[in-house]
Amino acid sequence: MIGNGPEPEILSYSRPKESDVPHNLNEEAFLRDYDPAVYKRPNCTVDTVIFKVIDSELYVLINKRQAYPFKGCWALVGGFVDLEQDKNLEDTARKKLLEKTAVKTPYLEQYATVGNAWRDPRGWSITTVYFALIAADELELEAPREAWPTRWARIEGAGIGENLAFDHDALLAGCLKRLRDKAQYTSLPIHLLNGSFTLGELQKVYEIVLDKSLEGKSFRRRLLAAGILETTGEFSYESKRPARLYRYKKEPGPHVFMRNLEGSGRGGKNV
Amino acid sequence: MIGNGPEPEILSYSRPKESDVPHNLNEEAFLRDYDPAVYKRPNCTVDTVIFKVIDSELYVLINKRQAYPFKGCWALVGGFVDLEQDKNLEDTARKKLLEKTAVKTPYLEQYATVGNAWRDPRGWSITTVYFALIAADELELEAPREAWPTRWARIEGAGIGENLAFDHDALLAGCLKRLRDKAQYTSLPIHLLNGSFTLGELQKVYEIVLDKSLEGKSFRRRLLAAGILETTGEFSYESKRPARLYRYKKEPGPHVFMRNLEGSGRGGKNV
DNA sequence: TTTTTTAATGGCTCTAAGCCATTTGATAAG
DNA sequence: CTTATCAAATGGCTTAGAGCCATTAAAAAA
Repeated sequence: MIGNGPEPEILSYSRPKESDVPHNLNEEAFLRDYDPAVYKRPNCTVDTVIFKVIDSELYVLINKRQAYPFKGCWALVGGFVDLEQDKNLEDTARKKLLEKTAVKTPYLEQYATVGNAWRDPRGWSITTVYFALIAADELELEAPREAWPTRWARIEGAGIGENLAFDHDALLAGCLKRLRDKAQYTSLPIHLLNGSFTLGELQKVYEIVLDKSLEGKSFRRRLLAAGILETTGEFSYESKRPARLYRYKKEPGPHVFMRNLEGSGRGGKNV
Repeated sequence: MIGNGPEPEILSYSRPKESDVPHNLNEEAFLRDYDPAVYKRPNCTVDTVIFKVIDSELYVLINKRQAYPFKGCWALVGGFVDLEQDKNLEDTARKKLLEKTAVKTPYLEQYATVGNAWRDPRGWSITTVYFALIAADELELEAPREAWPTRWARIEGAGIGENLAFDHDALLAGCLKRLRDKAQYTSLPIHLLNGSFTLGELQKVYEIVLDKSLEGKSFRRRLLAAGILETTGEFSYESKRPARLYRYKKEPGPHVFMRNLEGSGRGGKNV
């Protein structure tokens, strides 16, 4: 489903039989004469909120704008949709993400699209916002490929402690809320880990995202019952008692639990 | 939150102090000389899947295309974003919806945005898809305001029994899935009713959307415990025993229940 | 050997869903 | 007038899964 995990966009569509469509024979001629300049079109961009856990805290990747408008301001990772290079919107998101992080296979989900006349001083513009989860131990960018700076900004509350270019503060806040909402009832945060991990480590990641501590017994029961993990047979000896290591069984999308975590502000409330 | 109910888009953003932004003083000059024609831009449209319950079945509004491409084919309600008239994307959706249905205040939610090089034969195009819920007893369009036909198509399974223009089949299927998913854990389907209604009527609407029968006791308990309904004091005498009438307490967004309806194919599965 | 620390389990309560029989209040049929 | 019928509404159970908290387990540190 669109907007709920990485997956190919719709690749084909079908048309009714020609005989059912009046004047369809003229469509070819119409397209030959089609002038793309007749309507004014908005600027179209893609912005991605890239989340990562570093030292038990949640971070977002931002970079300094090197061009007008908002030159010199910090902004989300993103850019214009390139009609020549990009086949679809997700291509744009992945391209920019790869440029900044060298991560090829993040969890990538479409969050929403904001389009209006005032968000960009250049005029009517549309941005489709994605968010990505990348694993803590993912390879960092070896050397900065670009001259302008990129950095991880720590999440505090509903955002980072500073203003971003355009409406990016609000876009970030929205993605953060979506991530936290989904952590209440899906296995989404698992994508912030890679390879094998202990249940303790996974619980810690949930706690970092949700910014509250969870009850260990419930957490283990919930995740083991979901059947989305498998033991590697190995153990982690990082802490006192050795802990069993698990890996994520690759699934087409996040697991959805039957119940929300309680006392969370989700149940009984409005979205 | 964007994409989860009708609400205003972000209205303002803030910038860092000018002193913190290098060369910011030149931004005005940059904007004065800005040439919007330097980048190629995609076509931008908004399509809306309008749902309504008629005679105990779920329907979508479609209309026949009067222009190329796909002239004469049935398609979702939608059209180009008009940079002069529309202040934002939701404006476009509401304008088109009002044109076709005369309904001013539907439940309107952004579903997703699809943008790629192949969905429109005219080339790279982006469509932002909304879905709307309108009440069964909502005023129908008095007289057809337009020459080309519009009709309600019955939902069967994952769509209607015929092909639509462009990728509209897939867009419809996606919205339908979203609606059904949300019916499992939110009060969303309540927007398919208006004014006062009995719990039996509300349950029927859920059953139509979910295409399965629900257990009466659980349904009543769930909805009454949610605290989103209030009694009108009136009774409905439509069936044998009089039934208490309720109205929906207007809330900022749909109520989210702590648990999903069971045996639904949602719990324990992937989105 | 004892203490400390984290992993993992046992066993309870509690909430809300499923299930199904029963009661209630009206109309329809005899 | 009495009885049958039917949907509305309730009672009272079982069940799944979350919260809570004490206990046991396995290792390192003291």
